[in-house]
Order: sequence, then C-alpha cells, then structure tokens
Amino acid sequence: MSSGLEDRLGYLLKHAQLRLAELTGAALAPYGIDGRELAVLIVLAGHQPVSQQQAAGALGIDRTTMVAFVDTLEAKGLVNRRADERDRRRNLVALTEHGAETLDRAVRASDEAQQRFLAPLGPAAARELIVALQTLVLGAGA
Amino acid sequence: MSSGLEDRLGYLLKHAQLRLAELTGAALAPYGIDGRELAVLIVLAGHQPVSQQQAAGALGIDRTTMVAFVDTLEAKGLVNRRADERDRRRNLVALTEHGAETLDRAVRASDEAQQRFLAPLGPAAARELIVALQTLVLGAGA
DNA sequence: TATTGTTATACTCTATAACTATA
DNA sequence: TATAGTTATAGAGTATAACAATA
Repeated sequence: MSSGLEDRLGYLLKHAQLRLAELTGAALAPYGIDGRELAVLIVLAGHQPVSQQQAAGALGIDRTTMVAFVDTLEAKGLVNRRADERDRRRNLVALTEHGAETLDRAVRASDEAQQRFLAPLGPAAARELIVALQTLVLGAGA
Repeated sequence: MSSGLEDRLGYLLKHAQLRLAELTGAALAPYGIDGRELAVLIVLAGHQPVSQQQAAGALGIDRTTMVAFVDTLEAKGLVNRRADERDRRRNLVALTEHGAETLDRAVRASDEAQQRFLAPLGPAAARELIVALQTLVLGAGA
C-alpha cells in the first residue's frame, strides 16, 4: 500500500505513538490507570510534594487540565491534596501509600510493554532510538 | 527538571510529534494547508483516482472524517470529486492542477522542516531514527 | 495587583448511528 | 441486503475566560 506516506516522519511518529499507547493501555488496565495518569504519578513522585501548577508545567499541560487529573487520581485513592502551609493558595499533591504501590507496579508493566514494542529493533537499535528522541525533545543532553 | 519522564518512550514520542508538528505547521502555512491535509493529498496523489473510502483506509481514519477533509480540500480548489461511472456510489477524488502544484511545494516545505527538526542528530543518526520507526510501524521492511 | 486552584465554557479532532443513493 | 458517501450527533481531550481565596 505504498502511498508515499511511509517516509514522512510525522506519520511515523503518530502511528508509533498510537501502537505504543495501545500496548501500554492494555498493560496498565489492571491497575486502573492510563498512560497519561501514569505520567502524572511519575511527575508527582519525582519531587514530592509538588504544587499542581509545578506538576502541570513539568508535563506541558494546562493547570486546568491538571485539576481534572488530580480529581480522578484522588477519587481513586492514589494521591491526596493538602494546602501548603506557607502559601495557602497552593495545593501540595502527594502520593498515598496505595498510589506509591500502584506507581511502582504500573511503571514495571509499562516498561514491559515498551520493551515488547521495541523488540523488533534489537537492544542496540532500541537504545539508539531512545537517545535520538531524547536529543530531539530535550536538547543535546542524552 | 528531572522527573523520570525523560526515559519514557510515550512521552518522547508525543513531544517529538508536537515539536515536529509545530515546525511543519509553520512551514505549510503559506500553502494554506496543515500537516493532516498534506497527508491526504499525498495519499490521493499516490494512486489516483481513488475512492474516498480507499483513501481513508490508507490513512487509518474513518470515512466520515475523510468526508470533511475532502470538503475542505475541495473548497480550497485542491481536489475534485466525481462519481465513479462504474459504481455510482463511489466518489473518485483527484487532485486539481492547483492541487498538484500545491502538493509539490508543500512536500518540499515539509521536508525542509523535517530536516531542520532532525538536524541535531546528524545525517546517520537521523536516517537510523527513520528506519527504526519504519520497522516499528510498518513491520520488518525498511 | 498577581497567582493558585477551580469552574464554566468552547473548541478541535474523531468516531458512531442513522439517512440516501446506488448496487 | 450491502456498500459509499453524507449528515447529525456525541465523545475525548484540551484550552481560554472568569471567579474565589490568598499573597
């Protein structure tokens, strides 16, 4: 079905993302979260406790979007909000014990899905792909 | 701002796509189309004339979505519909002269944006990235 | 005045269901 | 009955604007 699309980077990135999201979604389903919620948990676990706006910035999403994420994660018992005592405008968001456990298991499941996705490349090419994407997205630093 | 996100393939693919789409969007703006419309034009030019549903299949989008794309491309004078004489349920969609010219120029502009995006990698690594993505998305065939 | 979280709202993108005309 | 295109509608996902509390 050659239509000239197969050489376009945009097409390849989009469909790679779609296929990975499919695998990841299935892998995360047992833990009751999806890939974006996992990303929020990872950021929150990174430097807890963190304000909602700091977390939103790290993910490149709007603060109003973050409200919705924290709402659902809180409803699932994975995180909790509390007012920052030193600046009561802020919510400090932290993982609950259940949230930390879930994060741990979900990351493992997600990593496994990622490895299955990358399997056709072999270890060296898979590593190079990740380094190349990091260079493009994050700048020079590997 | 290390938060553990930088090693996740989903994050890297998403943000690579976002940054490329930004560059491509700016490069295509002078031609009055966006990246998705360019993809439709490429498919239509691949084996014209083609039915709307065939084109939708090649792009992995719904036929109702294709209707909207063809609507806007037709309004811009880039394609035209005509009924298939052998099966009047079908529309054969073909590029107009203006559409073919626009495709040609838009592809060049898009390629240039893509090269600028890949520049930090150097030619060899850029080539390897594309081959790796093709392997993941299209299967073994480079 | 400026900022954080929130709410209400709107916009983009896409799909599902129902309709039409053809087969 | 089945299929191609169309239309109306609905659902994600996200952002913008306005508001309350706090700084």
